[in-house]
Amino acid sequence: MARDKGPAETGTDEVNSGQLRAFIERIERLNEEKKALSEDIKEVYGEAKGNGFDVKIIRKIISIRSQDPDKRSEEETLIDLYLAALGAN
Amino acid sequence: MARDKGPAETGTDEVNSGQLRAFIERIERLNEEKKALSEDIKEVYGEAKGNGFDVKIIRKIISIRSQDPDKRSEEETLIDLYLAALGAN
Amino acid sequence: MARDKGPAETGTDEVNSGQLRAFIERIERLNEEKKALSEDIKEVYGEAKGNGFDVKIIRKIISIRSQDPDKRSEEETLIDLYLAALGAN
Amino acid sequence: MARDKGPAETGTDEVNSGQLRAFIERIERLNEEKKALSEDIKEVYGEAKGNGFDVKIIRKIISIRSQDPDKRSEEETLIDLYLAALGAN
DNA sequence: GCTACTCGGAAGGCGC
DNA sequence: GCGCCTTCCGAGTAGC
Repeated sequence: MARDKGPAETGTDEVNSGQLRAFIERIERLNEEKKALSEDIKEVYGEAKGNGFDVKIIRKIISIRSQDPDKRSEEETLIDLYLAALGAN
Repeated sequence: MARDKGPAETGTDEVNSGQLRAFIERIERLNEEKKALSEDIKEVYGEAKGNGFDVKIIRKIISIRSQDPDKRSEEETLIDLYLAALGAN
Repeated sequence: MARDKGPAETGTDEVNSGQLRAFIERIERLNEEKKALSEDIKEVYGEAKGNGFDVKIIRKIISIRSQDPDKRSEEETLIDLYLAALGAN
Repeated sequence: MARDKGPAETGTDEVNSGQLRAFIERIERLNEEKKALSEDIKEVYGEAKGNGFDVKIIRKIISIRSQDPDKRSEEETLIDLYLAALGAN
């Protein structure tokens, strides 16, 4: 073997095809699972909507709950500051 | 009850708290699972990198593999489109 | 002319190619102008950033200013209502 | 001045109101121009429709025309990619 | 740290 | 008129 750049080289192939294939398939499988979850989430929103809830508002609630309270209040402060700057001259 | 916006209204509360809470928690749970999958994917990339593979290239390959079917069908669509545009009016 | 489905038919071509081409080119031209404006906007944000402003906050300010005040307060009300429902049991 | 966050601070105001206002108004102006262009485009489609063309098909054609260059270069990229993946490690 | 890319959400247009 | 689908915009993430 003239040169060895690490474990990817087996001495047989330039790239270890089997290993590459395995990595790619694992990732693609995980991606599919993610996609499936996205669809599940969509369904839940649809169900909530069917029960009379406002989907957009639920999204905002979830967004708020996921945010760090400190960061959030910092942002609010800045927004108020900017709005004040716009309103005060 | 003065107004009825549908099943979300129980006659007791303005909004059905328990139901709302349930929907939100289901969604948040699914979101966490998605996040976990994203981390798994990241780990697989890290592992591939540790085995000497080029992460950027793997990303690109996966991206293209996932797009290819669309590309194909788009071309089909284009052909049909022109045929329709020419023949159908 | 055996059949006439409207002005698009000239009696020469099934579709009026010249006209079709003209419409398409007009639209594509307008799209390019839109794209150019998007780039201009991006530049302005960059300039604001270079002058020490928080781009994300400016975006929010613009968003707020563009919204109908009534709709906005309605949304706020609903958010508060939902949050209360979550907090009150 | 207790702290200096850069050019946005003048020593007089927490934020440079005039500058902020200027940036925001520039952006809002550009947004309006974009919106106007969107309306123009909509009008052109309406006109095409009035001349017997199928709007949906025109949209599709424009979409595909705009994607084609990307597709081509993506395919080139793919080839290079595989070559790189195979040859360069 | 900044830039570029990808993903998710929001809005608008189209069909039923 | 409502729901579906597509397109556009903004946010977050990863790479240079």
